[in-house]
Amino acid sequence: MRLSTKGRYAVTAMLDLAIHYDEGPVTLADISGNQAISLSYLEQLFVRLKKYGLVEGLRGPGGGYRLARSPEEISIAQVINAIGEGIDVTQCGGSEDCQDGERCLTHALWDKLGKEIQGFMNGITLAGFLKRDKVSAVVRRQQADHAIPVAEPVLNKTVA
Amino acid sequence: MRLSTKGRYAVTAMLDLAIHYDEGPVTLADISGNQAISLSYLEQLFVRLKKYGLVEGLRGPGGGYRLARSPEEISIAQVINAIGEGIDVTQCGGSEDCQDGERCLTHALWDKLGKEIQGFMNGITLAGFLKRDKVSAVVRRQQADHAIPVAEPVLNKTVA
DNA sequence: TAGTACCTGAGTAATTTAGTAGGTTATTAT
DNA sequence: ATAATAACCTACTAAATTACTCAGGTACTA
Repeated sequence: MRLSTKGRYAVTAMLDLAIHYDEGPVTLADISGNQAISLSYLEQLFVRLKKYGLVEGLRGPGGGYRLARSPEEISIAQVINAIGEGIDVTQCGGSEDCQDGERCLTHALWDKLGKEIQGFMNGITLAGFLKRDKVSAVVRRQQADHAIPVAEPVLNKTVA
Repeated sequence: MRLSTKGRYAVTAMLDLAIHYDEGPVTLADISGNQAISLSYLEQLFVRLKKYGLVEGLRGPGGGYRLARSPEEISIAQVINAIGEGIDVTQCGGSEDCQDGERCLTHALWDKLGKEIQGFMNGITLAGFLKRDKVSAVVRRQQADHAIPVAEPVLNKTVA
């Protein structure tokens, strides 16, 4: 599981396609202009997105890319997954490098967290993301009981 | 918002501290041995964790690090946040680089996703993560209605 | 048949990640 | 006191990833 600006580029571009879903294909040049992403970098990302069956390309004049399925049927997790190839879960796949039980335990736990975040993002579709109702509802529901403030750096006043 | 192996290292190390919470401080050398993370790299991470008030260091023999608060009061989000300094939300902070409304829209949307994932991880404490009940419950609840299978690459059989 | 736009691949600068090396300072136990 | 211990600090480096560029090709449509 990986999440960085690369994922944002992909999701942003996919949202662009989702917005113009009924208006025919969108060229990468357009997206490049709209979202300030380099054209060739977009092409690299779209190779992956196409490989995962999330988009389809139409050649020739008037061509471009469009979503292979409706925005309701594409989740953020799928997009992240498509461009983030590795997923690199535990990197000690089962028995490769695990000596003591301790290490395996924490690896398993982390793996679990990754799956849960993935499950979370799986519940958010492009359509839902644009409508911004479903998502908010889900989050609100889950944060109801255990809410902890986000940490901030402690500025310890050690004035030299 | 960023999520990678670096975050896993930090969370893993923090879980190690959480496990030995009642048994006094744990040395970085121990963690380094247990989790197969280089000592100096751990030190770098713990500088951040300390700065954010998540751990406290005790010097001298018998010293080490321990959680500054109970495992119930430290969330995964706080740990990720502490080591991922940047968060680099929209990178066009408000008005810096936004020409058309389009770009600002998608940036805002992505920002929203980041906050939601953060909210999600905020609901998972170190203690809850070890107990692995709360977390599962939360996830099960949220995935109830809209479940979409994770994407897999379409192996189009173009045999050269 | 010309133009558009996808598609492919190689290469590269910048950044981040992960690790090394070498020290200093505070604390505890002898 | 002194020696051992472990946090703390600084600088450097290798590897990987990210973001981007360049230079072509291929398929499609008008």
